[in-house]
Amino acid sequence: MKLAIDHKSPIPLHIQAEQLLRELIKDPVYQAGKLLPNEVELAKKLAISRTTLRQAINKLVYEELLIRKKGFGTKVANSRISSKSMNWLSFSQEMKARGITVKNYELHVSWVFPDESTASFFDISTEKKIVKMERLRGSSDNPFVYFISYFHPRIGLTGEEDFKRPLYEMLEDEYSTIANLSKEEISALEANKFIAGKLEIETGSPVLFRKRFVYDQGERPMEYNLGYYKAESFVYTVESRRT
Amino acid sequence: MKLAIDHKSPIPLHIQAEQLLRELIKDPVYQAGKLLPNEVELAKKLAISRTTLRQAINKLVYEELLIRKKGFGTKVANSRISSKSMNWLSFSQEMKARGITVKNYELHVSWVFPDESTASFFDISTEKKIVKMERLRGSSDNPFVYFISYFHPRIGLTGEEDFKRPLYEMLEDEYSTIANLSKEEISALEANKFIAGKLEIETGSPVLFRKRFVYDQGERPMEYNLGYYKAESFVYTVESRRT
DNA sequence: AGGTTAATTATGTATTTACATGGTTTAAGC
DNA sequence: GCTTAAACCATGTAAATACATAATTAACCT
Repeated sequence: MKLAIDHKSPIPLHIQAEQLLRELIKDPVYQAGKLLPNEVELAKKLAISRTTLRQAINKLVYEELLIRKKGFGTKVANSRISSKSMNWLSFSQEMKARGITVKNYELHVSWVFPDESTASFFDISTEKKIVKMERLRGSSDNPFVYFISYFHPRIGLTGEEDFKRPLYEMLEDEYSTIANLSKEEISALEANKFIAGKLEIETGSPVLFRKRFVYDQGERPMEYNLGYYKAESFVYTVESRRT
Repeated sequence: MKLAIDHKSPIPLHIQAEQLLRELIKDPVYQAGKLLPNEVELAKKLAISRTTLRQAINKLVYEELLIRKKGFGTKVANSRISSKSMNWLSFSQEMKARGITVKNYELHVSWVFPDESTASFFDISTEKKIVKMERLRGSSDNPFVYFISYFHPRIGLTGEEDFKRPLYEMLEDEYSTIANLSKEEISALEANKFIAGKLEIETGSPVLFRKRFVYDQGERPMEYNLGYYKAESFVYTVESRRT
């Protein structure tokens, strides 16, 4: 494990420090409650200023991964939220875990101009085409979800990739792009004509709509995913624990 | 509204600045998308350093109340009602944090026989009555959620409690029952006639449905909560990180 | 011995300073 | 008139510094 900071890297020092801390605190001794090295010392060891180090620690404190106590020290927060694991399974793995065989009803890849919200998330112009993937998936007899994915041009997708492979595996293998953080928004919607057609339901019927903002190792946006789930066939579960 | 910072106050300047900003951004012109004064200028106006001001702004950016854009400026994010930390904040606290005043449209407490699924979760008989609470809540002009809560008899509720207080606070203070773990299931539903009537929408319109299984300190079931959210007015957000 | 005080430790607060970087706007050049 | 470059603007990054404060520990005095 690399426990040093690269001052020549274009990645900001506080981001590097943050990532380093995320690794560091996985160490059993810290998980067990041992205090982290104090800020002044740690900053010296990493060859960054205390200000910069604090910036990194602040993030983890905000996420409630670390707890600071004045005059005492900083340690890993004992119990943190779960929910997690399920979100990092790919769709096929997720379905497999539920005992459902996945069927791909449609798979379509194209180059399109991003709409406003997509361009804004990716922080790119709406004038430049990006790769869009559309997918209708479900169980053997029931197409219950329609996915639309947009990928950041930084990744370098050509549109000719093998999208039948598990997506994140492919992105990691072929493009060294690793999904690291995902922010999701779940809401209920009326199916429009297009979605209703795909999911074989009435226009206006409820669908569970999931927006997914996926970020890579460097916290940079990499994928924008929209999922329309047929109402009766999908339940989103979250488990959270008081900290 | 006080738009100045008291340097003699024992309250840290960055906290004062944060509070001040929270007020400031409620101003319609900022809600409408006007850029905030730039950091250097605003810091000067408040007579604090830019670093301190940034500390305050950072918090709001973290909460996604503000958006910063390099070389451009800082503005209010078009905030939807979301449920990021909803998990462990009460509804009213969460809404307050979003600057929305909570209105209780209906509040009804009764003793009822539990149905099959409730009894099964609580591991009790369907022959014994338990406390049921129904609540229609929302913003000042929009009732957007209907809650139904069942409470485990172990807690010892009489039904005469002050349910206008934040729920979990009341349970903790009066009954030493602390919510510790929550398992949630989110799905989309068609509003039935009853729910549609409460939420003032058409029967058959989509609602976001959230089941919540709440456990106490000893991992024992304590509350079973059903929430029906008006589709357009609620987004459930989940943030997860690869581990 | 026990309680009070002081020293130590590590985080908390705050400022000043400097330069980098990504957008936007303006001006120059052809 | 269009493209390109320069200037400008506001946020982003980083460091050095200084002192305040809460928690712990050690020293002290009765």
